[in-house]
Amino acid sequence: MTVEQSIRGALSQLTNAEKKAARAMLAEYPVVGLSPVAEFAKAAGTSAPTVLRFVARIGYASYPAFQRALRQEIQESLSSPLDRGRPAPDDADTAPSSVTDVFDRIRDNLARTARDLPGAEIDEVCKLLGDLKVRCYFLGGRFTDSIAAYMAAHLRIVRSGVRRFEGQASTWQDQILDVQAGDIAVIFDIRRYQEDLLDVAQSLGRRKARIILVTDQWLSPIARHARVVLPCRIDIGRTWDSSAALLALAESVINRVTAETWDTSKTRMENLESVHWTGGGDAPANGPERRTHGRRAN
Amino acid sequence: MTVEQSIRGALSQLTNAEKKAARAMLAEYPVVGLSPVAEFAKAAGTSAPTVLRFVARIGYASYPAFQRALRQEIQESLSSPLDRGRPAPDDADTAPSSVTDVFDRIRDNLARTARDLPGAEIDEVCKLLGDLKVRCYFLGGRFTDSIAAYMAAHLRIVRSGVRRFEGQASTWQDQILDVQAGDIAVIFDIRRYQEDLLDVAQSLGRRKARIILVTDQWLSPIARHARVVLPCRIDIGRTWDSSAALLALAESVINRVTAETWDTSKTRMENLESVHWTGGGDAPANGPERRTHGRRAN
DNA sequence: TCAATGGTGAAATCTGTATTTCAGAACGGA
DNA sequence: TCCGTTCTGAAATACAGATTTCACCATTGA
Repeated sequence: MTVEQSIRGALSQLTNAEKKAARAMLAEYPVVGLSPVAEFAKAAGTSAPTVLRFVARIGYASYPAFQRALRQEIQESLSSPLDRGRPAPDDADTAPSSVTDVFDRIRDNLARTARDLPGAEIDEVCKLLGDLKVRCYFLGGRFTDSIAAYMAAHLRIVRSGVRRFEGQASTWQDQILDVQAGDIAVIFDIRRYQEDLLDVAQSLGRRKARIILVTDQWLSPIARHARVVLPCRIDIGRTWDSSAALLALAESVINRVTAETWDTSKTRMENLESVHWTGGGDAPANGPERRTHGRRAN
Repeated sequence: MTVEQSIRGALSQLTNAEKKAARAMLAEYPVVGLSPVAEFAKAAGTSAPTVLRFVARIGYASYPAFQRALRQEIQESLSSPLDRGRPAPDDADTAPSSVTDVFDRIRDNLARTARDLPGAEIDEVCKLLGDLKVRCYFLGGRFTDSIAAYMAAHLRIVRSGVRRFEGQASTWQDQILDVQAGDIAVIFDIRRYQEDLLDVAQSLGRRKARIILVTDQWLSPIARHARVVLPCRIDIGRTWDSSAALLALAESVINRVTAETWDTSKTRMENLESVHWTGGGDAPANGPERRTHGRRAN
């Protein structure tokens, strides 16, 4: 039951002055309702008490309660204007188009994520991760931990001091003991946010670690402990959310940090070459073109 | 100049706590701004004074003035039909070109990958993974193993018999002993192709396992042992390749398999619910909407 | 024409909110 | 590690808003 529906439903039993209020509300829906009572009354050409009686009549306990309902309604309907006008998440998605549709939605998420990413935050992240003197820890939730692992696997080659919180969540608290003030923690957390991750973040905060949070557009509760927050789009209208935007963000940062620390990372990568890539396969015949920097195996 | 623009414009010059306010505002635009200061502060994880300083910083004389601007904006956006499309991301404070450029290239990769993906192959993959009677093993290279882990983590919730080749490559050969004829192996391998992966694939082939290979456009040598080959675009013209297309493909398959096996996976997911998601965090207030299927933590 | 009933808004009240102040914390530079 | 600067939020304050009261007005029916 939307507020508008309650109004229309009650319209006939309202007194004259109350109808004025109702009409004003419907005319400039919903903005007048978000204004102070006095303003509402003025817009409706009536008095504040009448507006309050009107609000009570359509079923709200108080004017603030009425406004709260309106705000909630707005949030649902218009908050994310770009999200509107998309195809419903339909049921029968076994159609052959289902794969391309997911790809399209992911591409859309990437575009929005890139658009909304604050440049300064990215700069900060790259600066932090480019500081080779501090250690950086990587960690993620049930699914996003894979993204954390992916990012760590790359950065480990570029710089030293890259570590992961591994194993069961119960052992994380022990691993925190190694963390020193000023260390960096990169945490991935999207809905539904995991409580154990929040616990770790709090502990890290107490130890003065600087937290970089990669989360979704609704922000994990960890945000309040984070130095930098990077929100990504994850909704693709399916059972499972998409972490593609998180991965793309990670890859952007990886490449930028690599480029910015090229002087040191270059030699580091050359040294690791012989150690870790025991596999002999060379680049495919038509593989790398116009490549200036080094290149690693998958 | 919309309020949102003022916020993005000023974002970089805000103090830490003020940024929290800005983020909260952008996350749940514009509703938090219409709430009382205390509520706003709570949502942002900061204090009322900080919110007021934030509002002053982005150029409003008082909190009521700020709210008035928001209301006006809502009014305008609602009255103009549907053309709520926010203006171009404009120069100022959006991500620097290097990040947006990587995002653009990744989007391009996704588009090409989707275009070139043979539909029949995808159908085959979903059919294979939807067969609950056989076990499926997941495995990837140095970097792509994270993608394998990501896919396995999801499918493990949807169906039984999901396993991973874990630990050092040297122990993989032991783990192969468990594999039975007809089992499925999903292998991720992109350049530079790892020899140890090829070895495993050969062993798996000898044991009559059916291999699904996710690789790059130049095809890993594993392709000749694979029942299904899914090529993805990975080049983004940087030091490191992008696995985003692989992830997107994985997510497409995950969602489709989930939908196709919904009858059985539904109850399975419900049973696992209480077991694995000990964390108490619920979905965010405006998170899931019009979602019919279940939903899992990140 | 006159009560009786219900509707209405001006003014008083009172609740809750915005704003200011200030002490302590965090941070960055020497 | 220290010191000066900036940032931050708890508490105090000032203010604006919602709510209530009540006298007056309009309408209706006798």
